[in-house]
Amino acid sequence: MNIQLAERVKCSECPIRHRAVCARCDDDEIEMLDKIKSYRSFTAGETISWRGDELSHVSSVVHGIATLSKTLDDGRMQMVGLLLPSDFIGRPGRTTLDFDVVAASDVTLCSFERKPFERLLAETPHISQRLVEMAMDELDAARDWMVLLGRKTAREKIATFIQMLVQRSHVDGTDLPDLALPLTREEIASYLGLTLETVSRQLTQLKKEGVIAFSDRRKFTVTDHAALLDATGDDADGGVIV
Amino acid sequence: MNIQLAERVKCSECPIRHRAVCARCDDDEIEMLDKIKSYRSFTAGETISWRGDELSHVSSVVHGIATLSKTLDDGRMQMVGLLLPSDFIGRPGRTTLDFDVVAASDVTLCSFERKPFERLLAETPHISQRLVEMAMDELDAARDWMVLLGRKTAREKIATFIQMLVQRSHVDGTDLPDLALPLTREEIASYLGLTLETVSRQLTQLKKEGVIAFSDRRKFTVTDHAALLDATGDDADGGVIV
DNA sequence: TTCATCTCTTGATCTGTGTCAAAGCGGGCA
DNA sequence: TGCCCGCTTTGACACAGATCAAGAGATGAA
Repeated sequence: MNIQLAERVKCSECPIRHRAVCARCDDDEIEMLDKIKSYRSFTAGETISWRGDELSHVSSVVHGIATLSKTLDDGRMQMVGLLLPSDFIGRPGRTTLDFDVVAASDVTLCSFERKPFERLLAETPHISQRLVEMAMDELDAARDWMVLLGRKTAREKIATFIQMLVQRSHVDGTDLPDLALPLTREEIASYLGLTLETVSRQLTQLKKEGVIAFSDRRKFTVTDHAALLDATGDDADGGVIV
Repeated sequence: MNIQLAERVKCSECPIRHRAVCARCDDDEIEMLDKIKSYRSFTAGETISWRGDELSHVSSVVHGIATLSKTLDDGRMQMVGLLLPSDFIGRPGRTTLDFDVVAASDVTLCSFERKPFERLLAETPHISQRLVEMAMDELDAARDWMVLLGRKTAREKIATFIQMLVQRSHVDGTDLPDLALPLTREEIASYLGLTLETVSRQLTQLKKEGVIAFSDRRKFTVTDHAALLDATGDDADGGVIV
């Protein structure tokens, strides 16, 4: 992965500063963070952290996509979160996670050593507050996802997923004509509580209807935003999942 | 509901102190909390707060059961949380919730006025920290529930739900021979992403198999803990949902 | 280039759970 | 006491999505 870039980036010029932990830090605090910071890279498919591993770092995603997933005894798998650039891994006061973190694409993390980070946290209420806000946002997203998993049809799930991608790319300022579909059909299925065959069929269906168009199996454009929104099953305005 | 009790209770003698916001407060802090505190009662079926309502209070549940639920346009409903005694409603830095809060039974809340509570929070890092921990626990629970909703069979859902009830009652020290099933079949269905008919059939099935026994439609005993655990689909040890 | 491998698509069939319907409680109220 | 109404159970049937299976594209290595 792009090590040169990773090593070049400083927290003070972090591309994801607007959402990351350092969002509201002053220069002194940034300097403190810089001291305990390093960039770590993972290649697609690599496991960043196994369920139950002791965590030495807390991290922000700089680029790439990582997944959080849980597995039942018999191998059934459910993704419980998707980490896009600017998302945070790790939590104050806990040293382990109850799910696997896997790099879905090549990933670069901006990592902070856990112990000094927590000391800094204790002295810097606004970073702490920022983490609470992020946890609350995650909780909201998890609850929206519960509605999706519990009540939505396959078609609605797919539409909601695409809508979420569209929205996230707007936020991150990369509103390209072609959106990258960053996951395999199987990973999407795992996220949506479906099988890969159903995902494939529903994507084909939306393509046939002219709602989306593929330039490549992993790249697509939304050609009918209204129809897509309609297919999500959410209220026209609300139902925004971040 | 039991107003006499509600008015008699003081925070310093709060039955739920071990998990509530005041868990680690010293006497001065308890006194501060007492000043901005009141008890509020709701009768079964009453809506405590509608989605989007401005919140004047943050609260802990003292007794009774409340549900958090979300509704899609066409009326499909998904419960996204269950509040048992000692659970907390409200969040720092936000004045609205994105779901309805409904009293499933008669409910008493220990409520704090939001604004003074937030001022207190700013000055009292350990209460703030306690809230972060609670948010993290909720997030863990939400993620376990995502696995349930996305991957488990109806039978596993029911078994997991009962297992959760058993565990929660242990924690709260009310390990009675008969557990109260605090919700209607419809509410259970809403929590588990099922229909009420399926819930009824699965409960009947577990009864037939001798896993649980009913003394009343709303009261039951687990007669075969091993079989119940086995039916949850979780690992023998892990998979604890709180 | 060709082969091997992985991902995706499409078809045929099966099945768990939803839907629709009717009847059985059981508690509260007149 | 008896009726009513909300909750629950049970049955018959339908269907969305899972499962099983085959083959078509891609991608990358030799």
